[in-house]
Amino acid sequence: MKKTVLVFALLILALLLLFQIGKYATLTNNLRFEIVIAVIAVVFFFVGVYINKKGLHKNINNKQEIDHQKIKALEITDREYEVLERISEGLSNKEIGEKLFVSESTIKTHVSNLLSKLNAKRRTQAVQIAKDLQILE
Amino acid sequence: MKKTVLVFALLILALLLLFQIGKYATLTNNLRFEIVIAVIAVVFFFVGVYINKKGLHKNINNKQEIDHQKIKALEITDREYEVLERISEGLSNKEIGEKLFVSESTIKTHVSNLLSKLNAKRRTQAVQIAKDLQILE
DNA sequence: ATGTATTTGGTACTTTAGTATGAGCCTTAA
DNA sequence: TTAAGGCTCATACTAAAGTACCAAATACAT
Repeated sequence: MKKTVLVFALLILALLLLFQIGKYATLTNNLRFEIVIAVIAVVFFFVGVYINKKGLHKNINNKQEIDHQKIKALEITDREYEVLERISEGLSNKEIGEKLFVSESTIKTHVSNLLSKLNAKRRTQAVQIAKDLQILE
Repeated sequence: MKKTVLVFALLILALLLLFQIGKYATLTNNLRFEIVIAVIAVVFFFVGVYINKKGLHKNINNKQEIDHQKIKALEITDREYEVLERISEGLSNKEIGEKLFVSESTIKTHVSNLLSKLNAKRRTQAVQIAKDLQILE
């Protein structure tokens, strides 16, 4: 919010400055009228592009960022989260074990703990819940 | 592409028109210089906003729209797709059967066919592949 | 140094998931 | 009216997934 105010204050100052420069330049015939108009147009065109992009990016980022605090709040450990990511990639317990260099039994333990922490009955449901909670993309 | 060319052509025409109007108005003292500048600025500000929004919307939509043609290309039937959606919601075969008012056996058949059509070994992998192919959100 | 949490792993078991095969019913196009 | 595709369902089986319980090694803080 403070940023927005600052940006608009600077814009108004820039506008006034361009007014005076343009007026003086044309009156003294140092600059052609068309060029002043063109500069104004280009500048404000890019100002519009810039402001619009900023506003949209906030919405996009909010939908993609993962909530690390919520992971901690659910008491999901680092290792369990790693397993969760692999599950969402469609790997089996055995495959996850191979990727993380541990036994399938270990993965089963992690999965079982994950399911109870996420209140899920199945790994597919765990992925769905995790995405709803913005824990996974 | 044709649209883009048309828009830019109109923009150039508008720019030239504004040039002449502004020049004539100021020379004949019918309009103050500041007002011309302000109009130009406002117009091009919104032009920038508009063009930027159009461009971004295409990218956003491409990431969210599901590719119905690809579904047909993979020979996935309507019923199979319904089952796929339920799988991605985290339901079991039994629960899917209850929701669609058919037996668990039927769902198993659909799932088995789905997996082979998607080249997946597990339902979790099927969901992942489907999302990559923009078949699921 | 003792307690706590994490990670690891095993056994034994139950429950889902998934495959293979066959078959009946319905709709639609040739 | 056949043929084909889609939906349904069953049986019998194998393969994963998931639960419950136990136990040991590590790390880290008080």
